[in-house]
Amino acid sequence: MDSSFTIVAEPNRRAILRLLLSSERSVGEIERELRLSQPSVSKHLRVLREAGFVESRVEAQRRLYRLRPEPFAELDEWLVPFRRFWSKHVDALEQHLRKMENTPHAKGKKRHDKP
Amino acid sequence: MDSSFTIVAEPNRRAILRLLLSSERSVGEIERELRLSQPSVSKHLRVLREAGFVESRVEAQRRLYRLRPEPFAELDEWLVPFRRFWSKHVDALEQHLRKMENTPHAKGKKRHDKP
DNA sequence: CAGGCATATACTCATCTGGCTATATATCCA
DNA sequence: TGGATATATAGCCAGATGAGTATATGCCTG
Repeated sequence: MDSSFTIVAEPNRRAILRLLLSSERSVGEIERELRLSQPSVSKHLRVLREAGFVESRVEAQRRLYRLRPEPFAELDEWLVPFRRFWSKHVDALEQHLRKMENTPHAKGKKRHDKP
Repeated sequence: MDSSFTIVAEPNRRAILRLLLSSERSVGEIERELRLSQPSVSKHLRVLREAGFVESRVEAQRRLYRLRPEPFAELDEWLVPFRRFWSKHVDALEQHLRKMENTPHAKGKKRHDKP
């Protein structure tokens, strides 16, 4: 079983996921919107389904695919410790900008809720 | 140039990144902690460096590698729209759990620790 | 300068993966 | 029922990639 990162490493799969973000779609719709061959779309969808990123329901001859949340949460969890790390840098940058704002003459400060 | 997702798709690279989270390290330290061959570590570090995940400084004959924040932020940004999506589900789950907690027959468990 | 660490690179090999073509399966409709 | 539509799967191939071995490069110390 592959990591969720392996799954989203593929650009076309990420494109499919972005599409499904707005609404569920059939294979043919994805095929046309992304200009991929039908077998290619089906194969990617299989990978995405087996990894839990999508699920499908049957409507006549079509299969409508939609997102599932779990794997995204897993990706996010991996990022958590790193987020602590890079947010320090973001804060430092913000503080720097704020300081520059304040140097000539004081300006309004707005607080960003960060730990 | 590869997507940041491609870079972190590799398990050993993720392991290296996790190591660097606590402190900068030399190639040799990574080699020993992860039990990888030295060329393998160097190669992964090259990929990580070229993708902006790490940078190095020279200390005598060693090179100390440390994290850089930008690519992580990029990964995070990609997740943003999906986060909106899955948090709905998390909310639904939490609400469901809360309801079960309040049910008379249910035992009021609040722990989610691993055994 | 020699010799030794520490790290980078070159090269080879095996594996994996995505795309393509062809075909199978399934459902609808006339 | 048969043909059309929609999707899945199989098989093949080319390119990418990670591991391993061997070697090159760089720096430090005696």
